[in-house]
Amino acid sequence: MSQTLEPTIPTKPTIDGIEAVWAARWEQDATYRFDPSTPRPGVYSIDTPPPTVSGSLHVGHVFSYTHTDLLARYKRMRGFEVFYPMGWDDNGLPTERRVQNYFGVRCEPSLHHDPDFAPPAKPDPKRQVPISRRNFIELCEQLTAEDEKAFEALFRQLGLSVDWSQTYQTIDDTARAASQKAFLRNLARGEAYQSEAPTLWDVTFRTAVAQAELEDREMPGAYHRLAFPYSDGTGAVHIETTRPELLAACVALVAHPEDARYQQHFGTTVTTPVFGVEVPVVAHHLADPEKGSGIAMICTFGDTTDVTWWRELDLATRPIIGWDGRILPETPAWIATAEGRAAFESLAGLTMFSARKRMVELLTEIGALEGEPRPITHPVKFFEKGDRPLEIVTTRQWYIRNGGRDADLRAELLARGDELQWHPPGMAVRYANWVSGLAGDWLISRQRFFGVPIPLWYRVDEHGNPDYEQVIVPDEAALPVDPSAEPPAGFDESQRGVPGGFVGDPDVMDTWATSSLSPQICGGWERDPQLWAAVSPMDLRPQAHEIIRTWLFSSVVRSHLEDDRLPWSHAAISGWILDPDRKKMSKSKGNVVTPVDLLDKHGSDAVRYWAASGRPGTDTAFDEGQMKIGRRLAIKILNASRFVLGQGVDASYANRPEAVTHPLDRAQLAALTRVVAEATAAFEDYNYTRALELAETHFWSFCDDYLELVKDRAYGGRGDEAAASARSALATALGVQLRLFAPFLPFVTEEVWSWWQAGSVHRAQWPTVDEVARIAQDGDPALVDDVAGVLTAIRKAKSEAKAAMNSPVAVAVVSLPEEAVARVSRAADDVAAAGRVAQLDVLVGDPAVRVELA
RNA sequence: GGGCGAUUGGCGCAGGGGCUAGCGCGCUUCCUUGACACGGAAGAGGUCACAGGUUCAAAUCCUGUAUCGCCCACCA
Repeated sequence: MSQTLEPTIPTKPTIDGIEAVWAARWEQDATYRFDPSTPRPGVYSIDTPPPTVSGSLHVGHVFSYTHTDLLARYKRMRGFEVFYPMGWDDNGLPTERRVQNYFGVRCEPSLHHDPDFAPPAKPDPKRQVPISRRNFIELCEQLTAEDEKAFEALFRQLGLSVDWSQTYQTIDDTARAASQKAFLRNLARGEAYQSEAPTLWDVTFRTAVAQAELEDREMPGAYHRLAFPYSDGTGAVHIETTRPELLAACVALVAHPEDARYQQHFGTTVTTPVFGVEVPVVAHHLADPEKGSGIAMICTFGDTTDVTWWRELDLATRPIIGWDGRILPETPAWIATAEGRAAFESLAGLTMFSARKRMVELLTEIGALEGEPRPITHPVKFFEKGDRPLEIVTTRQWYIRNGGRDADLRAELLARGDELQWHPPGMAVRYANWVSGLAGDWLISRQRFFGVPIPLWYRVDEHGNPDYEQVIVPDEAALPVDPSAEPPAGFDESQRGVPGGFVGDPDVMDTWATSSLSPQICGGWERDPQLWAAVSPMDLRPQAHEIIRTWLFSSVVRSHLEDDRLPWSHAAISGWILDPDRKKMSKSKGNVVTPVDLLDKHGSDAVRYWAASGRPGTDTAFDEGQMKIGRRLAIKILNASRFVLGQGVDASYANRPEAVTHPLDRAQLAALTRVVAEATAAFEDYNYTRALELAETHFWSFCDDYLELVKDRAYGGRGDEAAASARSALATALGVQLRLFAPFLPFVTEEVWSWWQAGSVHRAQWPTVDEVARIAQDGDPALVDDVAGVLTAIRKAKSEAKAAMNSPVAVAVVSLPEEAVARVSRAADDVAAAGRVAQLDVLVGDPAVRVELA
């Protein structure tokens, strides 16, 4: 309880600039510091999404991070010790790209660390300086540190109740060690494995790409109709292809087993035009009789269907695409004819684009191309961060089992999805759809530099070739390791790459391989047993819906494999911000508004108010109008509080049921009791939008009607007891309402709280029904509605007479149903005072009001 | 091609069988009243996308259609 009896109210209160004041104060008082000694049941733990540190935060971040903060603040006020960390996702391609451009360097993993390295004074993008991985990572950390400072400042200004002593970076030693340790555990249990297989490949980044990183884009293409002569010389079969440049990689033609047109061809062979290679005609149910001519050319590999056919039909392997996305330089052995070999030589080294043009020329010369190519638009697979179509090349890669090839594991992971509590519930189907549609295991190796290295070495045989079967594993205590810079235990650097020695795995892990461990990384897994015991499994994963298939799913996979449980019990999925044209806001569309400007212009509480209007999972229009309303609400809270506390009300008036004797005061608190019950239920259902709406609606009627009604009485116009009742009710109602608003408007509520209460409102107890009902006693909420109705009628009469609201009324005759008359009569003194009515008659009858102005 | 969701006054949203369908913005008119003009009061404004059906009763449930958005899908 407060010791303060005399509230300290600024003469001219304002919400401008209070963000900096309270952000500093909260930091100084460690208001949001997590106490790891709390037993698990008293903890509410949040697996905060680490924002990507490349560039700047946008309005969408403000939106979704506010949602999490609303829940964090609510839970904290409910008495939970809230674990609310912040991570920075600074590991990955976007950072790597920025560092290359910013400093004019490129990573060359074979180089050794240069402790005295300084980046070029003037970066030359054409001549990037090669540097070691460690030097490269140091530059990444240097560049991201600046962004992280700016991000933190913005989040503090926004009022996120993050414990800023709990931060992590996805590239820091803790994250790298956790990521490598989890991988080694997967390896030891047989969940991680390497495989030489056709892999989706980005030719720009020259790295493998996982299924989860794909996106389809509609691209122009053209059907080319090609004649394949029968091997017995009796005619030709025609296929249509959008990729004639892959003709040299053709291994078969395929049609549907029930397609009548091709029945007589199954089991025979045809000869590829130009190259003269004999290929079989085969049957497979995936061949679509409706597409093209109904018979397709299978190449190794033009698309993922080719991979399926190649695997299931046990076809030859004839790769012609290199890692650079160009036709291989060597003419392959399977092309035997002189014409064919000459043709291939004219294609060698060309990009896919040039090779297609050349191939069309070659086909035209021998008359194998029928008619003009027929333009179409079709979906083509891209790496989501890439700008050239993916190719498929055969490479050795590391995978983690995720149910993509294993029905049992898939069923277990689907069950985890059912076990998780989704907000909103409908989001569960996106998870189920994704898991059900997995086409293979999770490919985690990437041929990049800035990332967590795969923590393995391989023995080198007597011929100097790496033996990938002989894996050398580091000791867990040695993590994190960089196999391209450090030798494994028992070897020294001179044995690198020499016969009988070792080589380091040159690859890094997919960023999701690290991000999927965010609960482990921030929760102290294998690093801080007390913390891990206090926070895991976590309560809440807040995140966006488009990364259910990546971040959410991969996190479930890791936790399921490592601990046989969900990483958290709830997932709160936020929607997107849409611009006023209902399009997703994005940088490329040039419609992103800078969040700092918004916070400066409207105030953080106002921007949070807008964010709170976006219910979980619902896309929300960017609307500065909502921020203006939020600002108005914050100012109203400031002014109404100033008024209440200026009536001789102080904290000692609160919590005194014996003083609250007037029926209107009890009725008002009874109405507030209902608001508390409903707002609490809404928050428990993760519906913070509803909780705010309830508090707000009640607050406006509190201001417009109740404050007007009790003004005169609170001033002492009708004696001390009547005044004490009003003051006690006002103190109680204000204290409750400030706490109802605290999660949404943390700055203005804290400001007002500080005028008359000790401690932070954000560590105060969330209002309870019992607490308010005890003061409201036998209050009847209907009385408030009736009285407000009468007051409105009197105001309407004045408004229609174009009179001021304070103009006196000689006589007001109100007729109401019997029960309402009974209620209104009990508060007739307040009605008469608020309406400036000299004589107020309340009668039983049909609802009507007659007002005679004085 | 499969799935999910949306469609309610000019705008943004709430309501998920039964009160005159709510709220905010905007709009109109009025009021400088001793918390607030960054204010207050009172109003106008909707046959709840369309078509069928179930029901005593449909904005609400069912079926279909249209439009929009998102997720997924084997690029011939």
